[in-house]
Amino acid sequence: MTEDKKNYSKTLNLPQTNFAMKANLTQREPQQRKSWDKMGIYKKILDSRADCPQYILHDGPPYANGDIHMGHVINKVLKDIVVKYKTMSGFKAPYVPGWDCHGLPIEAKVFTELGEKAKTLSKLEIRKLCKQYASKYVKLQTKQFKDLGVFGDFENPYLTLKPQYEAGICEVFAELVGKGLVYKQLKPIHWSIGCQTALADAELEYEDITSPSIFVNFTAAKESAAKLKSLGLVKDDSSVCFMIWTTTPWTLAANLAIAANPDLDYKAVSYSQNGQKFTSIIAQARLEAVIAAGKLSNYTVSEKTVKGSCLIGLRYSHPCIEKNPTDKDAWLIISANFVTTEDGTGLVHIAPGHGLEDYVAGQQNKLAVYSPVKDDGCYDETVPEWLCGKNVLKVDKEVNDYLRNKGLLFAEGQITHSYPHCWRSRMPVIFRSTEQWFISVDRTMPTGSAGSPQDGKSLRQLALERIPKVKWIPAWGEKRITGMLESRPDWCISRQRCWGMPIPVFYNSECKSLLTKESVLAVAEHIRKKGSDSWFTDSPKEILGENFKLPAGFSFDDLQKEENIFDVWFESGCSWYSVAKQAGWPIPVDLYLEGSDQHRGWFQLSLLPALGAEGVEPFKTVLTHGFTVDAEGKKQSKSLGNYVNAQDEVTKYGSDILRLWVASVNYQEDMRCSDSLIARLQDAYRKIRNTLRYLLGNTSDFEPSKNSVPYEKMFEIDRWAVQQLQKLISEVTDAYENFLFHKVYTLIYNFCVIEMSSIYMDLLKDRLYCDAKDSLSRRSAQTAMYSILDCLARMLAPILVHTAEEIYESITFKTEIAESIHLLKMPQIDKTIDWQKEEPKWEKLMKLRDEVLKELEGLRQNQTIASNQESSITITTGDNDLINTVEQFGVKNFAALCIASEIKLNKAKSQKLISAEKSPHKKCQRCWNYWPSVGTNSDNPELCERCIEVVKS
RNA sequence: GGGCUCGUAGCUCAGUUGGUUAGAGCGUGCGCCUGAUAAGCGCAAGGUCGGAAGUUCGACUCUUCCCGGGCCCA
Repeated sequence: MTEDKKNYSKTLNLPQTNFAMKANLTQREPQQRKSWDKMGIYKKILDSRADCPQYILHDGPPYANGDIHMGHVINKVLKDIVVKYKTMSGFKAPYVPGWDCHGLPIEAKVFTELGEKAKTLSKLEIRKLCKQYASKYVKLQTKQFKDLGVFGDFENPYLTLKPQYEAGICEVFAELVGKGLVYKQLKPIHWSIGCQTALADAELEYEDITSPSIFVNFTAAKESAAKLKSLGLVKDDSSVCFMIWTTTPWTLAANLAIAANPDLDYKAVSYSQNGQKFTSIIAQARLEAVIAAGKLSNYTVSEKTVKGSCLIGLRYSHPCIEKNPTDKDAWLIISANFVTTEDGTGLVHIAPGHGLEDYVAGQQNKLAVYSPVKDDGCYDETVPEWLCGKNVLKVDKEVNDYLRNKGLLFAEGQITHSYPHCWRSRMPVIFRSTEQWFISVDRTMPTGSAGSPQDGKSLRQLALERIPKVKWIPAWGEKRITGMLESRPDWCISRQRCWGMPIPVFYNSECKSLLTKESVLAVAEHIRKKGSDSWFTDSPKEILGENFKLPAGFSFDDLQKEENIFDVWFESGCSWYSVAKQAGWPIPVDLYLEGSDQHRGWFQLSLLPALGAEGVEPFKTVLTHGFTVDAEGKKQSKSLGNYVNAQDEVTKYGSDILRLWVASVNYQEDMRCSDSLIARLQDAYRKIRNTLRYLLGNTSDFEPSKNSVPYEKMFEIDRWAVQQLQKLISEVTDAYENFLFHKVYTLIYNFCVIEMSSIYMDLLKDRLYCDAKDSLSRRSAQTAMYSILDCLARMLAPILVHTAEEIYESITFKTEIAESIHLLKMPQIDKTIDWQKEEPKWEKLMKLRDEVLKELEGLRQNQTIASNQESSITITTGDNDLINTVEQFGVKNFAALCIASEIKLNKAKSQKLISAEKSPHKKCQRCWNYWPSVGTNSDNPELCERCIEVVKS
C-alpha cells in the first residue's frame, strides 16, 4: 500500500522550485546587496530610464550624527518605496541622498571630546575635527541606509560642507540681500549661557522647572499718584503703586516700562503691609488671586474702576535704579494688547531687551533695547553695584531680598512651569539682546523685472499666497504650515559658532558692513573654488578678488570678516538650489517627504529662501509622516526604556521585515512600534513568501511563450483568478499613486491569504498535480498562476526589495530578462478583461461555497469525514437563479471549487438545504477523489478514469 | 497655555454623501490534512466604535465639552 502510494506520487506533477521556504533574510540580504553593488544597480536603473520623464524626490538631509533610528528607517524606506515605484512606473527618478554636516551638535560633540584642549585650538583646527566627525557619520549612516535596501547615489551624496553646496548657500543669500531682506539688529533672542551662543528654536527643549513667582510694587511717581487720586482710585495718603508679577526677578534690572491692556478694567486695593500703607493698582479680574497671594485679611477695594487706557503714560520710579540707564524714555505705563487676566496682576513688567513681546512693545513705544547682560550671563556695569558682574540665573534671591527690604515685595511664592532649556548645556535659556542677522518676513521686496511674483510683497505674503499651490499630504499640512507662517517672527540666521558656513559680510574700521548682492556673489565664487575654510585663511582681498570694486568708504586694508556663521537651517533650506537647481532639476521638484516636524523646519525654511531668491516654491508636493511611539502610544525615549533600536531590529529580522512593517502601518499618524510588533510582520512575510513559493513551484515547467492558454480558452475559475489579479493591479496602482502604502500591503497580503492560498491554490491542486503535465487544464491554471506570480513580484518589489529580487531570480522562464526586477515595469491592467462584469456571478458561487464548507465542517467535527474530498454533497433549492448559475459554471467545476468529490443539485421548492454525507464511492489512490469511476476498470481497480488516462500516457 | 492632529476587536487596517444585527486579515481557541510540510485548510470566540451631552425618526459617521496620545510652538 505504502509502495503504491509512493509510485503514484511519482506520477504526479508536484511543485518544484529552488526558492527556499525559509527566508533566512539576515544571511541572504547582505549577499543580495553585494551583488547589486557589484552590478552598479543604481546607475543601471538610471541609464535604463535615460529618456523617460523625470520624477524628483529631493532628499531632506538627516544630521550626520549617531546611528540611524526608527525615524530614519521610516523616512528612508518611504522615500525608497516612492523612488522604486516611480522608477518601475517608467520615470527617471534619481535619488541623491544628503547630509546636514554643519552645526552646533557636531561642534559641541567635538568640544566635549577635546575637553580642556579645545581652548588651545584655532577655529580652523576645530573645523577640521568637525569635518572628520561629520564624515565619519556620513559613512556610517550610508552603510546603514544601504542596508535597508535603499538605492541611491551613495557614491556622490550631497553634503552641506562641500564647497559647491556652500557656494550655493551664498548665491541664495546674495539674492536675498539683493531683495533687501537681510538686516542686522539688536534683538532679544534665546541665549544659552552654557554655550554662550544664540539658539535656534529647534535647539530649545522645554522642561518643567520651579521658578520664583513674585508680586512687586512699583511706586508711582508723584504726579501720577496725584492723577490716580483725581481719578478716584486713591483716597488716603498711602504709597501708590503699580503691581506687577514676574517669574524672572533678574530681568527687573532691565525694566523700562509696565504694560497695561487699554481695554481691561483696573481697580486699586488698599492695605497695610509691614507697618506701611499701600494702594496698589491691579486689574479687576485679578483682585481675588492677588489678595490671596498676599494673604491679605484687611484691605479695601476701590469702588472706582478705570480702563487701562486711563493709566497709559503714567510714570513710576524703578525699585532699584535711580537714573534711566538708556538714552530713551523709560519707566512709564504703556499699552499692550497681549496683557491678559489669565495670571499675574494685569500689569506686565516690560524689559525690551529680555523678552520678545517686551521687545515688540518697546519698539512700538520707542523704548531702548536695554540688555545689561554679557555673553557669560553676568550683568554688565550699567546695573546697580550689588548686581554688577553677577550671573543672572543666580540672583533671584538677592533681588527678592532687596525688594523685600525696600518693602516692595508684595508676595512671593513658587511656580512650576515648562521653560525653555538649551538642548546641549541643559541650562535654562534666557532672552538677551545681541546683534544678530535676520531675514525679514515682512519687508516688501522691490519691484524688479515686470511680472515678478515677488513685486511689492513680503516673504510672508508671498508664502501664504503660494502655500495653496502645493499639494500637501495629508491635506491638513497646509493648515499647519499656514498657521506657522502667519505667526512666525523674522528669521535669525546668525550663530556665534565656528562649524558652519560663515555669513559673508565684511566690516570697515567704523563697523560699517559691506553686504551687497555683488559682494556676496564674489565670496560665493571664491568659496566654490576653495571651500568655506578659506574664509578663515584668506584675506578679504583674496576672497573678494582684487578686481572687486569696493563701495565708497571701504578699502581692502581695513576690511574685517564677519565672525558669525549661518543657522544650519538656512544651509539646509538652500538645498533646493545647492542640490536640485545645480543638478539641473526643474524647480519646483516633485516631492519633499519628511516627518511632520519639518512643517516648521525644512519645509518652511526651504520655502522662504526659495520664494525670496526665485519667487517660486521649491516643491510641488509635500508628504509628511508621523512618529514612532511605543506599544502604548507613548513617546519613545532611551531613558524610558521603550526605545526600539533600529540596528538591532535589522540584524534580528532582516530589512525586508522592517520595510514590510513600514509599509503595513498608516504613516500619516503615530506609528506604534516595538520589537514584538515588528516581529509579527514575520508571519505576514512568511505567508507572502510561501504564496509566491507555491506559484513558483507550480510554474517551474511553464514556458509562457509556448504553454500559455488564451484567455478565452482558459478554465472559468482560472479566468476568475486573472480577473482578481486585474482588480488587484488596479487597486494597488491606485494606492501606490496616492502614496497609500499600507493599502498596498493590505491588498497584496489579503490577496495572498484569501484569493490565492485559501481559495485558488487550494482548489488547483487536483488539476495541477493529477492532470497530464501538458493538458489544457493544467496549462490553463499555470497561465493564470504565472501571470499572478509575475505581477505580484513586481508589485512587491518597491517594498520587499530583496525578496522580490529573489523571486525574480527563481522564475524559470522569464517573459522579460533583466539583471534585476527593479529594472522592470509595474504590471499594467489588461483592459480587455472586465473583472467587474463577472463579479455578481462569483459572489453567488463563493457564497454557496462558504455554505458548503460550513456543512462539511460539521461532518468533520463528528468524524464522518476527514478531508473534504471524502464527501458527497446535495444542494436542494428553489432558487432558479442560483441553480442556473451553478449549472452554467458546471456542477463538477463547483465541486472542484469546494474540493469535494461530488455535488448534486436538487431542484425543489423548498428552503435552501445543503446536506453532505460520506461519499459512497471508492477513493482513487492517485488523486484521492471519491469518484464513481474508481474500480470500474479491472486493470486499474484503484484508480479513477482520469488517472488511468494520465498514467497510461 | 496655543496651533495642527489622532483615539473602531489583543494587533494592523476597512467602514462611501449619517440608515438594517460594525467588516477583513492576523493573532488566540478548537479541529482537519500530511502530495506547499519549521507548510496547507476549516470553524469559533473577540468591539458599550476613548467618554459625556446635543442635533436627528436614526450617529462610528455632524456639533460641543471632557479624557488620553503625538508633532510643533510658548
